[in-house]
Amino acid sequence: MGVTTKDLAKICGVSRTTVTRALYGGSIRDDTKNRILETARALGYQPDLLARSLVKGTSMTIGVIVVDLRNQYFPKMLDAIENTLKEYNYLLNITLHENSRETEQRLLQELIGHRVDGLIISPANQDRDFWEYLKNIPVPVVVIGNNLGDGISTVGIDEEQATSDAVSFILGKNYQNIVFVVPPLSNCNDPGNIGHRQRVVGYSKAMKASGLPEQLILGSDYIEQALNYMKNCTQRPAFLCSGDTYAIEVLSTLRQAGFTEVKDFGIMGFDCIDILQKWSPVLTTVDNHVEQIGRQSAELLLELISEKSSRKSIKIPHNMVSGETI
Amino acid sequence: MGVTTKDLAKICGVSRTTVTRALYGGSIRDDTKNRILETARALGYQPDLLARSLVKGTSMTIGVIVVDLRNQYFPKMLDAIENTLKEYNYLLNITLHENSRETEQRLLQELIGHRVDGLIISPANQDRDFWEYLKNIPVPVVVIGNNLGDGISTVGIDEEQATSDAVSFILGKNYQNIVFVVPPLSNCNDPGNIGHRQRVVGYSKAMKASGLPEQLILGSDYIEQALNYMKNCTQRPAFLCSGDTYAIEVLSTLRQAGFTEVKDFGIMGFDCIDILQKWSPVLTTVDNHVEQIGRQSAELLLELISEKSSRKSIKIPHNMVSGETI
DNA sequence: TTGAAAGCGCTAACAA
DNA sequence: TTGTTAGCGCTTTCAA
Repeated sequence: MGVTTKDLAKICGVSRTTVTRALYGGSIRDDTKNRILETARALGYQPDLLARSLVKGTSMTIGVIVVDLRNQYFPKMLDAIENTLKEYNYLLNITLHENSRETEQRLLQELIGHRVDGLIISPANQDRDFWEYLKNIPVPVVVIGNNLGDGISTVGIDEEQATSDAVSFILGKNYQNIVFVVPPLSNCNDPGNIGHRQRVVGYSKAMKASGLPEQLILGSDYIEQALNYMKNCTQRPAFLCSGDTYAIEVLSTLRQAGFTEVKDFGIMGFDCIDILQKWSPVLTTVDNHVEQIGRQSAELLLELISEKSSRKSIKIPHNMVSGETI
Repeated sequence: MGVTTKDLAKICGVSRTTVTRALYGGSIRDDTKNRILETARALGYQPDLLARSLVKGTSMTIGVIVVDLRNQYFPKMLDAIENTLKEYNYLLNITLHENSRETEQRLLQELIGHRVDGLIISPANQDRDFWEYLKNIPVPVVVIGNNLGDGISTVGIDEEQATSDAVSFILGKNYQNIVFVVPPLSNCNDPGNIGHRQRVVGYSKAMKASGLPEQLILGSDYIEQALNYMKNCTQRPAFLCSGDTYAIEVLSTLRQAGFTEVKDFGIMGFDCIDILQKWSPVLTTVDNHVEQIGRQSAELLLELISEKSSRKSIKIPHNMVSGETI
């Protein structure tokens, strides 16, 4: 393909070792160094990073596995990850499991095979076996989330607590009828990922604590379900949605059906998607600081790689964003 | 690190070649094959893809360089690219130049150094030198865009035509006063990327053709500029914004200032961001079919890599999306 | 200051 | 059917 150190060595009449020294330091006479650098530049020498990785045992590449990039959530996170890692000259291998456990496994294998120096995962898998598998992976791993068991480094908000807080927030706004809307992620009928499950738990606890009946809307037909609920309920409901995009869809549908937010119903989302904060009505939502999750998971991973710290879990703060829909 | 073919060879008492044959085919006795596969599985053998790449001369990795992931635009595109490439077992190295020419150059070098098999770029650089540089890169490149000169493969909508069409569309809705809003991408004062420049040209041509005066709003203070314009103009204006997110901000600001869309002004965006099509008012916009751009650029790149086709440019169709804001 | 040699883990050509 | 050898491009001892 391109020019190699071997070529440079031959042309300059020196050994490959000398070429290396010219390029990356080591004791060498100035004129030989200059001569080599000169021809290197002239011939457009580019080091083969694969070869270097092979011998150094580090690829300067981080693998990332998330579900997809359709929502604003992961792109924002990845943006932060990329920008953090770039400072340390790491490259990012981004892959999408699309909620398929098999795909996730395959991608994991492939990334490991490519000798990534570390992994950041928002997993599709969530059974015991998988956690065990993750723990035994030969490279450091950071999982996006929290409370996933010992031995796994995580970064994320406390989903359970955040949801409880959201319920309290809504209660504080004089709603007695709180419905939690948790559609399946992606286009599969799965209950969704771990974070969303934890949110259900948080919702459940908070409702029990306040003695109110729990109302869950699951399934991909959540929009119709919400509309039906709205039509038939006797008391002004608040729909807490496990994602801003869902909240938008529900809100828009209810409006079209002639209902008005705040007056007839309340609605709240999760994620704090930028663009919705500039739209009216401003969506009330939970800000889970996704860029911070991105940045910190990247930083934690780097620490794990350089063994500056060992496995740990970082909890990112969350906060309620008062909009105009509750 | 992990187990290697060498280890397997020693353990099974065969040569490394035999191990390879067991793993990937070649004439081999069934029982030796099984024995090898068995121990390979037992020991969790994972091929070192870097080593393989080194000898095969192909890394099964595609490099992508885009500005950032903050908008919905590139994430959607990347989602499509990833899903296309995944079918062919390619991995994706995604990097962000953030509108810095230097960063872009650095990333380009680095990706090439990592021996990516191909590149997809939405460039920050746009001068002659850069195109020449791109042409001489040792791997196939697909650039997102159109009409960038000979010898460069491109995939994208005809930005100029799309903008002209948008102007016509607006004229058809009885606006005589069309302002084009083109904020700088990212947080730099740059005029923006090539596509946006081409849009300006398209706007210009269409306005000239209809004998109307051109009104451009540039700069990062476009929101205030738009508001000022609104306050001082005598004829109902239509703001054509070179991106849905900008349109949203302008719209929301104008509303807050007491103006009403359609009645007092019209507004139209670019990109057709999903979530905005579900919100009310539905934003009138130009759909540039970004998933299609993603998929086709990935496919074209694969063709270039396998030399099934040579350099070419693919034009993706665009279309106007009638919303409620014009 | 310079060079020779070995090796990272893999594949491929050629022998046996 | 199996093994030997060489080499991808680089780094890293160790010796000169």
